[in-house]
Amino acid sequence: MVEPTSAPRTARARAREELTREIVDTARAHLSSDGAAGLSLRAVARDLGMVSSAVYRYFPSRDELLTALIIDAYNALGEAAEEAEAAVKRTDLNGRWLAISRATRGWALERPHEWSLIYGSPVPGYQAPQDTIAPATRVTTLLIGILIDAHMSGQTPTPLPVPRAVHTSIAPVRDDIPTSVPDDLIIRGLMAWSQLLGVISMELNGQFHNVLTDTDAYFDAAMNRCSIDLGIG
Amino acid sequence: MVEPTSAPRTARARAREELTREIVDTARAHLSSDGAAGLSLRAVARDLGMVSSAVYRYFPSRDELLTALIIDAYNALGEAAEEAEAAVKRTDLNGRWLAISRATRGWALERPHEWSLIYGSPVPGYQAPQDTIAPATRVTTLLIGILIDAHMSGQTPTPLPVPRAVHTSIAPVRDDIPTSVPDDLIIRGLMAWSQLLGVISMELNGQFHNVLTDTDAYFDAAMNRCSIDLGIG
DNA sequence: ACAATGTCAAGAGCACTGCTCTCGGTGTTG
DNA sequence: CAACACCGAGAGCAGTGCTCTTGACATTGT
Repeated sequence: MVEPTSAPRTARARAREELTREIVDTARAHLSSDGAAGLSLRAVARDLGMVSSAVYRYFPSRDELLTALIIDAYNALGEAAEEAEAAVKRTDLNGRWLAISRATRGWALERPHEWSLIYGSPVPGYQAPQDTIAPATRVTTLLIGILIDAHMSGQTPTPLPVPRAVHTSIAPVRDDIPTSVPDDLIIRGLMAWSQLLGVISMELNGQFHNVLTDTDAYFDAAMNRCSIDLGIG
Repeated sequence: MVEPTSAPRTARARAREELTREIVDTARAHLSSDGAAGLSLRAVARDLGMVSSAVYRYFPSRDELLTALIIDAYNALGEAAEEAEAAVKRTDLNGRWLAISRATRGWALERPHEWSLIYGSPVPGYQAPQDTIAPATRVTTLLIGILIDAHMSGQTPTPLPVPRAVHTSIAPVRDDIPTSVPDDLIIRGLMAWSQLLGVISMELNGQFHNVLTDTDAYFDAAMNRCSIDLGIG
């Protein structure tokens, strides 16, 4: 028997899917304007013309809704970064790094609350479920790609010594990187990544107030220095 | 007539001061265990055996209480960093940087919620008042001191070029630094600072999960590389 | 020394939240 | 066509920040 449940399925299932999407969409709208703490299930329900208890048919708790938004955010950021990188020649390692970092910052500045949701302080009492780890790695996967290509092209910097404890500490990332890539380059990549996250978070949190007047210029300069440190400048 | 209001003042004023301190203390306890979002004025009042409305005699709103906690946190962190640096010989620039960064990280790991309050995503709808900016600069002042001493000692790295836009952008910090210190060194200092904040925030937010097994070792390695970049390694 | 003034804790109440449960209607399916 | 699963609505619980009023107390000016 051929399964007839492939395309539209039952009308109810279709309605359910659609309503689920609508809930997530209006929730994201509320999130964008009021932040995660201000996200109210009741307000979302009100916007959709339904009663609050009805929403619980679709998301068993507020945290589940947040999880959906987190996955969405990771994917949106990942897509933005992937698109930006795709527009650059693959041999232009510096350009790829700049494209990714600029796209990441741009996305963060456009959607500060969604950024906070994924890279900011964790929501109290919220524990990220397994579903989030896959989309969360989309941007870092791009960076690892640059690292590998940099190593392949042979233009890597002269490695600094890496302590034994650090060598064993980075074992988890080693699984996704050829063993020929030296520890030193991985450390540099990690530091570039934390530099990127740090600068963006500082800018969003107002840490550059009374420090920098032109955060755009500083960001580019900082990212360029990361490129130099990676040997792709 | 000699003013008798110098030492204990009136009994009422004394009681008020004491109660204010008690409120802040129990609020900090709640903050440590439940985070900023879970800080409930009513719960604090309950712990103190008073009714919620009474607390409003001392703090006109929940945000005012948060502000008091923020100032406290900045001061506590600043004091921890200052103490750690004071234990190192002033000529040991690398040691001073390591002491400050380790103390900062240690403080953050001990009080993650207080760290989030000052360096994490801003509390929605909360605007930091002027009272917070002075205590907020205590740690960065130490770093600027290292930068200046590094320049004085003449062991600064060969400067990379600094774009004109970045030169004008860092004008605010220039006011606290002798003009002889090159722009390049200031940029390096800013990047070290954002590296420190970035690594700590990533660790607290679980961003190193499935990436690093020994965050202690990585932290030291990263901070050492910052030292090298600053020319004090 | 006493009355006027200011401060205080307490309580009730408003509007809001997340979440649970029950009820009656409806789509889906054996 | 009947049994079943699902769904929206509503009431209700416990909690929140915050406001207002009330009555008691301390402080102060005369």
